[in-house]
Parts: sequence; C-alpha cells; structure tokens
Amino acid sequence: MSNVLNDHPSIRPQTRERVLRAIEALDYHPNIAAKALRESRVTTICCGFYDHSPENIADPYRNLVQSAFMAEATAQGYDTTTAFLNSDVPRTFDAFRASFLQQRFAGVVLVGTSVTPERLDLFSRWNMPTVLLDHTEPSPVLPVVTADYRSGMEQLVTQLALRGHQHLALIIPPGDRGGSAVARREGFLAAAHRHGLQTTTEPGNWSSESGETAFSRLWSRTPRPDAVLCANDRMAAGALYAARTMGVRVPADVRITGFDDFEFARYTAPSLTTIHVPLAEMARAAVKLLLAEIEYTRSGQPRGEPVFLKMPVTLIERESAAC
Amino acid sequence: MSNVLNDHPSIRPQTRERVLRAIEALDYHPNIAAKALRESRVTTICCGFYDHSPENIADPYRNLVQSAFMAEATAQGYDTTTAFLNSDVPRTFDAFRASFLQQRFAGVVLVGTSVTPERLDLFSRWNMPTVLLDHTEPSPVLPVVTADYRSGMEQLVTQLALRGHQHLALIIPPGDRGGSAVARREGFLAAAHRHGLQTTTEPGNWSSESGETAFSRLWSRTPRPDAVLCANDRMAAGALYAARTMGVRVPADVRITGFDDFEFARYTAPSLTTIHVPLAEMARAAVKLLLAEIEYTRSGQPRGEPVFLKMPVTLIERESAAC
DNA sequence: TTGAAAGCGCTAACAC
DNA sequence: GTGTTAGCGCTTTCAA
Repeated sequence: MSNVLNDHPSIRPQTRERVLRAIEALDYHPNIAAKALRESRVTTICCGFYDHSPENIADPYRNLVQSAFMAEATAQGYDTTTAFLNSDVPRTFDAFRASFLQQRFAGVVLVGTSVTPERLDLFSRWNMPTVLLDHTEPSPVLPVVTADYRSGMEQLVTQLALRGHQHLALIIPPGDRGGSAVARREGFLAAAHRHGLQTTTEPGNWSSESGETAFSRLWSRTPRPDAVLCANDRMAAGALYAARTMGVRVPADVRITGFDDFEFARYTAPSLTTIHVPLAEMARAAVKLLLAEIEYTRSGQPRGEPVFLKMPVTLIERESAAC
Repeated sequence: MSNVLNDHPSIRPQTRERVLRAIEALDYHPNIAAKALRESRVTTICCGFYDHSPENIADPYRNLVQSAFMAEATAQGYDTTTAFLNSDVPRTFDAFRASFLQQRFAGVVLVGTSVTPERLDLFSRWNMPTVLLDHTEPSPVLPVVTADYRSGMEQLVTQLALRGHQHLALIIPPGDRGGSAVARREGFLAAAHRHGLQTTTEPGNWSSESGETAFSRLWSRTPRPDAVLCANDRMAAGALYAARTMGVRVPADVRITGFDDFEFARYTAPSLTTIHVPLAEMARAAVKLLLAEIEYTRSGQPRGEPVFLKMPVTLIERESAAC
C-alpha cells in the first residue's frame, strides 16, 4: 500500500486523494505489531510504580500521576502500560526486564522510588531507558524528576516553630524504603535543628492505618510531642482519627500536619494543613524526559549529565495546624 | 529456532536441554511484536474507564479496580493497558476503536459505566470483545459484572427508617449519567417508598466538592431532610464537611451515609456509615469474562445469553448514622 | 511519480 | 525427531 508514502515527498495530489478514499472505504487500519516489527521500535511506555505494596494500592496520588502520564504520552503519540514493582520480590524485576527485552515497552518512568544504588546501577546496565520520578537526589546515570520535599518539610517546621512548638514528632517510613521519605525526613530534621526543637520520629508505612497506630504510640509515651507531622496526608488522616478517639483536641492539644494535599485533606475534621505537590506537572515532565532518553538510546548518541528536575511545593494552611 | 517447538509433542529431552541452554546463554527473548504478527493475536487487554472527567481522575476506587484487573490479567498471561473514555467527546471513542482495529489490545473491560443503549449497540457491532463493569442491568449483547447497589441503598434506607427518619435526601448524579447511579437511585426510592418516607434528590458529580455544595443547597431549603444519603463516599465526605462548617451536628441533627467504603470512610469525623463494595473481586471476574469473550470471538463460536454477575454488598455501620 | 519486492522475528507446516 | 521454509503486514529501497 503506497498509502504510507503519504509522507513521501513526491506524490501527485490526485493519487494521494485516491488512496485516501480507498483507505476510508475499506476502513483500513494499519497493524501496529507489523509496524513495530518492521521499524523495530515500540511506541508503548511504561508507568512503573516502585515499592508496590498492598497498603498502597489505593493511594490516590497514583491516579494523578498515572492520568497525567497517560495524557502526556498520548499527546506524544505513545501508548502506555502500567507495572507494579516490588523491591521485596526480585522476581518482579526479572519479569519486568524480560518484558522490556521482549519489546513490550520502550522505556519506563519509575514512580515513588527510593531505588537503592545497586538496583539503580542494574537499571542503567539494562539499557532500558528509565526516568526516576520522586527519587530523592540526582543520579549520575538516570534523569530524575522530584519536588522540593525538603523545603516542604522546612516550611511546616518553621510555621510550627513560629507558633511556639518545642517538640515535633514525624511519622514517616523508616530507612531508605519509601520513596521521597529521605528528603522529607532530612528537611524535618534540619529545620527542627535550626530552630532548636526537640524531635521524635515514629515509623509508618504511608497508609492511614499506620498513621493511626503511630499516633497512638506517640501519645502513650512521655514526653509527648506538641505537634505531629506526617509524611503524607493518608497517615495524617489516621493520626487525626486516633487523636479524636483518644480525646486529644486538634489543634488545641496537638497540631497535626500532612503532606501531598490530596483531595480529602480539605475534608478531614479539622481540615488538614499540608504541602501541595504538583504531581501532574511532574509526571508530564517525566514523560518528556523519558522520550528524550528513548531517543538517545536509539540514536546511540551520548547525552551529558542526566537532568535533575526539582519542582517547588506550596504550604496549604488549614485548621489542623492553625493558630 | 526449534526452541518454541518445546510445545511440540515429539522432541528428545537432550535436544530440548541443549536448546534451552543456548537460550539461556544468548539471553534470548522472543520479540512479542513478531509473535503477535505471526499469530495475528495480541495479548494486551484494556481497562477502560468510562465517563472520565477531571473531577474523577483521583477517585480512589479506580486504583482498586485497576490493580485487581492487572493482577488477574498478568496471572492469565496478558498485558494490560488503560484508557480513559469520555462520553461527552465522541472523538475519544473513534480513537479507541481505531486503537482496537490497529490491534493495540484484544478486548476491553469498560468500567464505571452507564453506557447508553445506542453506544452499547455500537460497541457490540464493533466486534470488540467487551465486558461491562458496573453497568446497572443485564445487556442482551455484553457480559456485565456489577454489585447489588440497589440492595445496598435499601439496607441504608431501612436502617434509617428503623431509626425514625421521615425525610431522606439523596445526593447523586442525575439522569443516566454516572454509572451505577441508576441502581443506587432506584434502590433508594423503592425502599423509601416502601417505608412511606418523604424523599428529595439533589445532584452531585461524585466529587467531594459536589457533595459539599449539594449539602449546602439541601440545608438552605425547607423542609430540611433528617438524613442525607450520598451515592458515594467522596460526596459524603464533602457533605460532612459542609455540615460541620454550617454548625450542623452529625448524627444528632442529621444522619449522613456514604457508599463504596473507601479507605477514608473510617477516617472522616464522624466516621462514615457506608456500603462496602467488593471491587477487586468484581474486577477479577470481569477479566475472566473478557478472556472468555476474546476466545468466543476468535473461535467464531456463538455464546449464549451473556453473563450477568451481581456481587453482594455489605452495610458498614459507623458513627455518621449511629443511634 | 508509482508499483514491486525484500525482510523485520516469529510460528506452524512440511520435508528430511 | 529435527532442520528448513513460507508468510503474517508493514516500511523502505529500488526499478520502472
């Protein structure tokens, strides 16, 4: 079918017209697999959620990321697929790599990641075009899109310091696990130290339920903190609930803050002071970077130092940490 | 490569072994596009969210559906892709059909749907294997998986009737738009009528914000309802918030209920009485039905009346409608 | 300016 | 029991 010669420079308008009509008449649609085979390139990119665990399946932030990812990919002429990766299950990664080697997708945006250096190394050795979304620091090998989580925490701590708080607790996933947790923790500790405040950290796993139990643990120990910061809004919702069931008044007895500014931050009682993160914008940027990575890999031309993109965040003041 | 003759009956174990070793040694991975082309069949199925709109992008129920959809599809050896369809934008459907015709996917589970009869007709005429998830009633042409939304609403109304309520309001998307809204509305009206209760319905669009404004409107009119049922938990969260800001006590002045039992139903203040819907189970069932549909279409054999699967729902009593 | 033909990597049918 | 080959539908190159 001379059809696709449409892009070919020399073709008579009337011939072009004739072919187009035939295409219309036959309801012809090119077979994408044949095209992919011939061109040896796929037009599917993958949105890969890293550190997938049961308690995070329903995390609303994923929708925002995925929806923006898809919108941008579609706009750029790419199909999308989604993958859930679990760093506790190495087999997941083998299967994922096999998927790539089978040409199921051209590259991946790894979301919600705190990828260990070893695995990061692995990814880059695989020659799989990869962009990290939410990695905490610049990578020598892969482009990274993140938000200024550190600054977000600092803004919260500063607000609380201004209001006279002395002892801040932070509910946050421990260790290097849990994506942007590192930057959030560091921002918290640095700002608290700068203001000369006492600090406690209490583990959570991002779920509301973990926020609930973490708050209970904090409150049953002495000395009690006079403000509790949560590394995300879901845990903050759990903490608010725990406070309420224990008869602790917020913000009178303790101020509580969240992080992310999800839909329900406005609807908790009291409503939640939090940090707004521009997730959609970040996802779109990640797609653009990924397409550039794919192009670099295809053309074999080296690209310099990978991009490190850090988006600004915004303090949203609501009732849970009001004056 | 005689490799794939692995499935061929007659082959000597030692030869098999030799080939397998070579595969390993060469890190060989079959090209999925070539396979798809040769077999003229794709192994990607689509999770298509119907009636996609900005205010529903972050709806947490989508994660549950998608994640279960993917898990089941993967278990059955299928890849997955996701699509957002908007019934207000017919072009979306043209693009979607083109996608199918280009063999980008083998079939689709249409979720969150109240597909109009005309469009339903269109889908079946397209010969695209399709399963409806959340359609309100049996279809003569397509398999349907739903939950007993009607019974869920009836259970809520009955509870409220037992507690002496006289005038129930329902916040729900109007008309045929909005997926399972029809069954939820009918269950509400039927049960209220059976108990001789006065009813009002007030429009919402599933978002928390719409629940908030709908509650305000209800409360500014006379007569005021003595209980407000919301067609989903998000709107209920908005209604609770509106009540709180207007100084209306829940459940003392008005009882409020939700529907779906999402993660935050437990964390609103007061916590939300609602109906639990087995979304993951429904999604898994839909995938199984879709694969059967694909098989029917491939083999050309007719299947009888399409399946209509209605899952039971459960009343979850919490504070917002407690005694 | 246009039609014809080779070949992408795989599977299934066929010859050995 | 094993190796060889045609051809899926497309793009690209080449001949007419």
